[in-house]
Amino acid sequence: MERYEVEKSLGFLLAKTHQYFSSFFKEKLNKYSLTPPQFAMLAFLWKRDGLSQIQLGNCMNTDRTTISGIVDRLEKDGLVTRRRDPEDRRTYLINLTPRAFALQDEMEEMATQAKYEVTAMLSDGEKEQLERILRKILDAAAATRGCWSPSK
Amino acid sequence: MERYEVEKSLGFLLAKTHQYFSSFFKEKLNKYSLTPPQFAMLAFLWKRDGLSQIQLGNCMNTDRTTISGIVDRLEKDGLVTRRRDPEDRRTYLINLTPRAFALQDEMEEMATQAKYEVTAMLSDGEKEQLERILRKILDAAAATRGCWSPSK
DNA sequence: ACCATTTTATCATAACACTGACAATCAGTA
DNA sequence: TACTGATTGTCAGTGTTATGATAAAATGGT
Repeated sequence: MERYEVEKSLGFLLAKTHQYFSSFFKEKLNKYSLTPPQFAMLAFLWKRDGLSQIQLGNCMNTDRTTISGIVDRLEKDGLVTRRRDPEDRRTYLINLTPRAFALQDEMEEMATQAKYEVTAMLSDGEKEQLERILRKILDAAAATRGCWSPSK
Repeated sequence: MERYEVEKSLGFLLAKTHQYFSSFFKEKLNKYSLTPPQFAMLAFLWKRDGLSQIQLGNCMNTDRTTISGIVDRLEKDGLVTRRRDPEDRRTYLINLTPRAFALQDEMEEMATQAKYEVTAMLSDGEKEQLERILRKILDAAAATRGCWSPSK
């Protein structure tokens, strides 16, 4: 039986690869004064504007309280607005501002570029494999644990 | 040209897979009142006891200030001790307590088990591919950016 | 021996992610 | 109608991660 080696364990590799990608992407986002999660929220809103915080949480697999904070910061930066849903006074609908819409093309291009740079050492097959396998883990997680996301 | 889709982007997949693995592992660690990074630090010390905080930071690819906090909490829990290096009075040497040594076998077994559960839907080949590709990204990062870790 | 630089660690601040608790609202039922 | 229960959002607190600033100790050159 082999001895346990943290630095080869999947959990550690995932944490560190995420950390690396994230810090790399963060540098690219510096000129916009945005963070990766803030970018992700914008990206989901580019696809569909006017989501509620709960819906954003479902898209992003992120806790309500975390979403709340990200919306706060984007709102402060003038990229989104909170507006009461006339049909349900509990919920806020999150809308992009014109400034946020204007950033879409440039930032999506930048995100695509970042991925190519980080995965430059991989073959096309490896890139495809990696994304397929990660997707497979997440899909299985969603299937076995319902919405596996935190706080259910 | 295809439209950009965040939920299929590598950065998002890495973030969410890490988040899922981490929350899964965290549940298993609950009975020990430990977090995944705290476990990782113990795991590195099981391999080599008496590292300095800087050395731990290099092993774990983690910022000095972050290491400081993790050591604080492990120290409070009575799992490690800080001891001044007689050869260099600036540095602390971090040593495991008997209680921490006693946990090794049980926790390494638990960590191995957690990985099998999270990757149950993958073939052996896919598991091996995944780890190999992640390792490849990290090794290239270390090579091109020196020690890519934060704060250099 | 002195001075500048580097190294090690800490503090303050910020973002993100969670839990648990709470208030307000909605929806279904007695 | 009133009561119960679920949903939506916030707040307080904890932990992990980073930056930037500071202090203490070591190192290297003159």
